[in-house]
Amino acid sequence: MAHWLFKTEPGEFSLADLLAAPGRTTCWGGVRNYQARNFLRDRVQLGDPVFLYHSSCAEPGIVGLMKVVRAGYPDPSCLDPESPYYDPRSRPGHIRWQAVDVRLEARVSPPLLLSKLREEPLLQGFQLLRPGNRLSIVPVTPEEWQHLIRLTNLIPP
DNA sequence: GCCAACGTTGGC
DNA sequence: GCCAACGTTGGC
Repeated sequence: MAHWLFKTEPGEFSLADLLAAPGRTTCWGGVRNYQARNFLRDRVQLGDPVFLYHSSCAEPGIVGLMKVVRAGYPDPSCLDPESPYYDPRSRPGHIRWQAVDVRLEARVSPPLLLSKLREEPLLQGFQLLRPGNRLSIVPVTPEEWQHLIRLTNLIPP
C-alpha cells in the first residue's frame, strides 16, 4: 500500500464539492503532467489512502482524507470537447491521460495548514514542501504519513 | 502582482 | 539531441 496527497485548487474543485458528490465519490481526472500521470497509472492502487490538499488559496493545507476506490483508468475528460481538460491529441482507445476514483473518508478539521507543515522538523524531506514543487499527485512515505496523521483531527464527513 | 522553479515546445 | 523561449504552478 502506498500513501498519497492530491492537490486541488478549491476554486476548481473543493472539499465542499466532494462532500456534495454522490457517495462522496468522484473521478479524479484532469491531471496533465506526465510524472503525475505515471503515478496514477502505475503506483496508485485500489485502497490507497490519500490526503486532500487545497492549493492556490488563502489558506493552503490538508482538508480531507480520501481512499482510492478505483485504480487508474483512461481519463474520460480527454474525449469531452466541453471539458476544460479536453485533450485533442487523445482518441478513443488512445487516451493519453489517467484518472482514478476517490471517496472522502473524513474531514480534517481544523485544516492542517501548509504553514504548520513547514514548522515540522520531521517533515523536512516531504516533497510537498520542496521549493518549486509542482506535482499535483504527491507520494507520501509511510513515516511522513504516520506523522501527518498524528497532526490531524479527523471528523466524519 | 511578483517571482522561483520547474515542464513543454519547437527551431535547428 | 540541444536549448532558448514560453507557459504553468503555487506560495507569498
